[in-house]
Amino acid sequence: MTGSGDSQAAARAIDATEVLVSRGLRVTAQRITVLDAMIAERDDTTAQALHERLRPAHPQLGMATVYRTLNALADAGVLDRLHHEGTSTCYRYCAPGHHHHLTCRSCHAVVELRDCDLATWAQHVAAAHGFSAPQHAVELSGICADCRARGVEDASAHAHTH
Amino acid sequence: MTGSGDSQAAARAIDATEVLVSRGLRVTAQRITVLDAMIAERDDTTAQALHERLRPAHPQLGMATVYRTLNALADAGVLDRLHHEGTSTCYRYCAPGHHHHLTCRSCHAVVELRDCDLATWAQHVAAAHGFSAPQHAVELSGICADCRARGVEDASAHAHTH
DNA sequence: TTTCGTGCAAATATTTTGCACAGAA
DNA sequence: TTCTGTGCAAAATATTTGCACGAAA
Repeated sequence: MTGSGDSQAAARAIDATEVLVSRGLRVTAQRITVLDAMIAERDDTTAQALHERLRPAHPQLGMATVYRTLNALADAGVLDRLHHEGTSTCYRYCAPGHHHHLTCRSCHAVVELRDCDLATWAQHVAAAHGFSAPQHAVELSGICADCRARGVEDASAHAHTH
Repeated sequence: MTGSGDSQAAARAIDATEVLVSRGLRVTAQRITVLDAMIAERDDTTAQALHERLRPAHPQLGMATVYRTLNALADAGVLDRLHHEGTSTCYRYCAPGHHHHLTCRSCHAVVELRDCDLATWAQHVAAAHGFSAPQHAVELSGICADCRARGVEDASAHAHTH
């Protein structure tokens, strides 16, 4: 599954080369490979997983390159870096601007939530404690409709959430 | 050592032994040492940092024990596990129950926010996308009144927040 | 041509584990 | 006594880096 299965979505998808150029990053075959994969796969992935997945079709893609590319893209703001419980650092392709994510705890499907209406709330709470310049980070998670239909169990129902 | 300045706060602090007993954890000198340190030090710490800090006064406290103790306490819900950018896993002493934190980006002062009123919001957003069993994690940050008075700069004003 | 990216393997960094012994219940 | 916790060092993971070479600008 070199990505050709997603032809419909990929057809009008963001062009990796353009993204690289627009960020002032040098365009290389490896970076296109990695970025394409991240764009096609909205869900978050670790460097290791991505490398394993890409390796068959790109035998000479080194693990170090995957790490370096993901870091470069994250530094450039193209990817999100996520630090989950348990797993190593995950990366996710991410639209620009302020927004939040709703993630399925079972299959890791991601929904981007635009129109965040929490800024006012954050402002209010912060001000109540004498804080200024509030920022807020929110991660919503749940079980998506598909997984629910499949009767998936919720492994982290007991998590201590903040 | 460095923490003795907090004597006032520490004086009427939570009793480590009681906490351990109440969670059904066996009471040992090492666990008391670690938990006491975490209670006294509200800011988050890594296992490594804690070990280094405690080692001088407790020469025979092994690093593995620090890791094991922090994990046991986190599993028991006594500590929070935090996954920051850059650093390894941090731990923080944390009141029980669902709540959020408001952290000063300058001095790392932490305010616990009780009475979280976001559950309804989360429920609503999740349902709108077909998700069930919503959980939400929120980290609020800002510049606290003290730091503001001191004219502190906001180092992370450009952060990409979600 | 100059500069930067890449693969490989070795180096680091971080966290976990096996084992024999000590200490809590 | 019995069972669990602990220290130590080695192991397992995860990520970064040095170096010579190849590719982009």
